Amino acid sequence: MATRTRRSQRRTEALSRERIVEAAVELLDAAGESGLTFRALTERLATGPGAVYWHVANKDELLAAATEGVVTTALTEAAVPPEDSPQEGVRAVALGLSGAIEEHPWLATQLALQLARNPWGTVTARIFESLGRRVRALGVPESGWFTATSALLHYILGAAGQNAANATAPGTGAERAEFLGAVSAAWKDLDPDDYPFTRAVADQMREHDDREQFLAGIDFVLTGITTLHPPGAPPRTPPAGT
Amino acid sequence: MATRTRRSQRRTEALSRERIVEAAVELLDAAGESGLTFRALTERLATGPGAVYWHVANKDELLAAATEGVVTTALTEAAVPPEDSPQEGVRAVALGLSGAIEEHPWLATQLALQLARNPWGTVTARIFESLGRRVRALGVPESGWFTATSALLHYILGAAGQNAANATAPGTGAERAEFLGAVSAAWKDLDPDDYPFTRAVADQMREHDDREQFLAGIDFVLTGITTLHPPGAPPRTPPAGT
DNA sequence: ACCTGAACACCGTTCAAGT
DNA sequence: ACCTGAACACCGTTCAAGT
Repeated sequence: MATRTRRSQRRTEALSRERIVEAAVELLDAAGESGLTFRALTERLATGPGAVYWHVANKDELLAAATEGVVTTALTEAAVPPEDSPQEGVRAVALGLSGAIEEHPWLATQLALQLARNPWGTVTARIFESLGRRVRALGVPESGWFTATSALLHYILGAAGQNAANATAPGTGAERAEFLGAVSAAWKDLDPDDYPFTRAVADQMREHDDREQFLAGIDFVLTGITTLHPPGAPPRTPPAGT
Repeated sequence: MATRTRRSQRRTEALSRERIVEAAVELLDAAGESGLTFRALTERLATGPGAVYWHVANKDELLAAATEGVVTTALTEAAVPPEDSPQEGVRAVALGLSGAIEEHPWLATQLALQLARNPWGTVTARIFESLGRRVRALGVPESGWFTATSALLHYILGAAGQNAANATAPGTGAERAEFLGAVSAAWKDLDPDDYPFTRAVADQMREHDDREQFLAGIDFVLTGITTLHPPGAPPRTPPAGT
């Protein structure tokens, strides 16, 4: 669609880092991680590999740039709606990222890779900042800012990573129900001695709603934060062990 | 070390799926993800690629098997020490996984990939079961089991993913301090308009302890769970928005 | 049933050469 | 300064052939 148009004016606009990253995102969206190769990329840009390497150090840097671009867009859009509370702001950030992963299924894997490879890089910093402002607005005392924001970040990235697979198989509600039914059935077939708990919640898994589940987890973390770091007070001791 | 011994008896013990997975883990431990190639693997096993493909479908399956093996070991070991409380049990599971990632730095990335690719596969089920038993012991009413356990799972995997990089650069305390100092300095250099919060917590990030931070997050989730799902009661409404 | 190993298609990256 | 494109080293995977 837009491809045809863009291709016809190919050599009129000069190659640039942004053009390259843009094309990389398009390839990733269209065919997943395996769709992004230097051959596909150079064909789409009507150039040679050397030209790409002039603007980008290597494939890892290209993937990092694509990830950051998509995340930045998602966070900017998430910031638009007026928030009634810091809690809603946190949920908006989380759902914004979730939505971005739904649009770009490759994003979940890349976020995880970036996180593991470069734990405090620019991608992380962007999300961290968005969450941190809401944590501050929550009235958490300054001493708890870093800890509380990190916990939210970790939960959101972990949950988003798992829910990514839903995007890969977008499917109608029926397909989704079929998938959940299959997993639920598989759980019920697990060894009763090894997996008593998992078997017991097989029905709950079949009936669960990803978005509801995602938000419930955020509420656990938010509740924990406001309980253990009440506004204006020093942090309390964690829940007693024994 | 053990390699020499094993190599000399190479053709006496027959090739098997377990031997292959074991060798894969050794290669991953020794040289990271890029160290596991079919060429390195077949050389170590003194065989050809066809032999490996007879036991294993492809590289993805091999990586999944390596991941599951290491996770299973970690969870089995984590279950050994007697627990004074369900809370301590959850912490033991989390620290067990953390420890496994420290020993096998490639594990964090692979866990993230497995999670995104096959969200309810056997690896996830193993961790889910370990956490779920403690959630049940916590007295959470049955209706909240799935939600509460999932939230713990997501937090732990997200946090473990980020802390993986520390293992890659194991380093002494001095190297670690240098790294944190560099990140902290980079945060202070961020644009004051775009990153006010991140700049404000740059010092906290430099002084933070990964393990403490990790456990603090678990306490947030546990506190949220026991607050919103008090024993014997139906779930309460989430924290008010406005 | 299990293993061998040459061959294949494809990948990221380099670099001498052009403009 | 920016781009070209042939060439390189390496990868996962296949498959006809052996035992």
